[in-house]
Amino acid sequence: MARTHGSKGEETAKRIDEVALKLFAKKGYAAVSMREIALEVGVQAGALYNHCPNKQALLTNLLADHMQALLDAWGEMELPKDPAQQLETFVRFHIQYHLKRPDQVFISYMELRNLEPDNFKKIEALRRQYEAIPKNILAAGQMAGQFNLADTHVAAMAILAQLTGVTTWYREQGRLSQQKIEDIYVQLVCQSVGITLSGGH
Amino acid sequence: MARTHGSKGEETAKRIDEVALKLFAKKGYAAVSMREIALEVGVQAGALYNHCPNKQALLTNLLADHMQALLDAWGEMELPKDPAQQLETFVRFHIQYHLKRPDQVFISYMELRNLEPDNFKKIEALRRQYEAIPKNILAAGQMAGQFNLADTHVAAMAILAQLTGVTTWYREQGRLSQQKIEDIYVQLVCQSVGITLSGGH
DNA sequence: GTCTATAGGCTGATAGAC
DNA sequence: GTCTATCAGCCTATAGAC
Repeated sequence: MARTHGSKGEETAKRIDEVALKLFAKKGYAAVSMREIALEVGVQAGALYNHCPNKQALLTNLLADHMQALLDAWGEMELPKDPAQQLETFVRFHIQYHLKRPDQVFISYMELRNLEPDNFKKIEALRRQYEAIPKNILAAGQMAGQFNLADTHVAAMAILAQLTGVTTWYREQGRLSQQKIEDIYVQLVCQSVGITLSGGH
Repeated sequence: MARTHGSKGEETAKRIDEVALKLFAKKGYAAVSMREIALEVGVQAGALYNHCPNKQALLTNLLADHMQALLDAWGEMELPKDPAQQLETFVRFHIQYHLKRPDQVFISYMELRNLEPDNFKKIEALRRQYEAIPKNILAAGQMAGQFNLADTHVAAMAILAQLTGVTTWYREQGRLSQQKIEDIYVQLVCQSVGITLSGGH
């Protein structure tokens, strides 16, 4: 009884998520109607409710899946021992991951306020877990006397904002390759925490 | 014939802008109805159209007014000659101005996509004017050999994102005073561009 | 300038046939 | 699982009385 293909329903469920993500990112959750999603998926509006209980669940799942995948992806990274190198690893990871998923990133920052309280709490907890990553790296570097920071919490928030901001202006056809952008940010971030790129080679 | 008070209409027009700003910031443009604005202003929905042609104009004017006021405020600053000092002036100015007007800042970043194309172009032009300020400071510092930046454009965007990000986590009752936060950011930014705070005094 | 009333259309979500 | 049809309510914007 091996199923070699997904059923029609599984296919539809997947397409609904894809379309919802795309439209929420483009127009905003509140500005997108279930009918519009259905049209783009290629089904009637009523059929959507075979795959999700309501519009709010659609958004919540998109955000939760994104945040969980982000945390999992970081979890699979091999981490160097040196805090300065950890910081560089994080900078490159964050830029790479976020530039590959601009829509997910966008809704993660823009649509939080459209979550009902319980759903918001859930996503917020995942977000704080992710924020803890740079925070811990900075704290370690500061403890080791390698960094020069007045406040590691503020520095972590500043670095995150800085890195995530790349998604607002990056264009694939732009002046700078992604690799080059990473390099520029690694320098900026390393300088900002009070170390310089390891010279001597 | 001196009018000592504004007419009732002027008062209403002002309140409409205030209420629209507050609600757009809180719930998002698409999620706020004209009826909701009218209710909070204390008039019937139809009366709003005596003061603005439509909902879109309400948003456009709020954004344009904010951006213009921001540019004007910077224009009134006295600017030191030294690029490093200019940068510090800008950091403090940006944080101060933005923390005083969280709602305006919020809609300026969140609601751009809800602007119709012509309105978007208008606001975007103002935004680029503002972005030119840190860009020019960084270019001057780099030319003078005072800064150590791989790319002044990217650095300017990074610094702006970093500074504006303060509005997402700052709380008046929080651990850090605004003054202290400014100090932390001045250090972070000065380090990131490759200078250290001028010592020796 | 504000009111009431309304036009014309869209909304999220459900019911029941197939 | 998808369809058609529909409910009940909301939306922006306008018309005309005062």
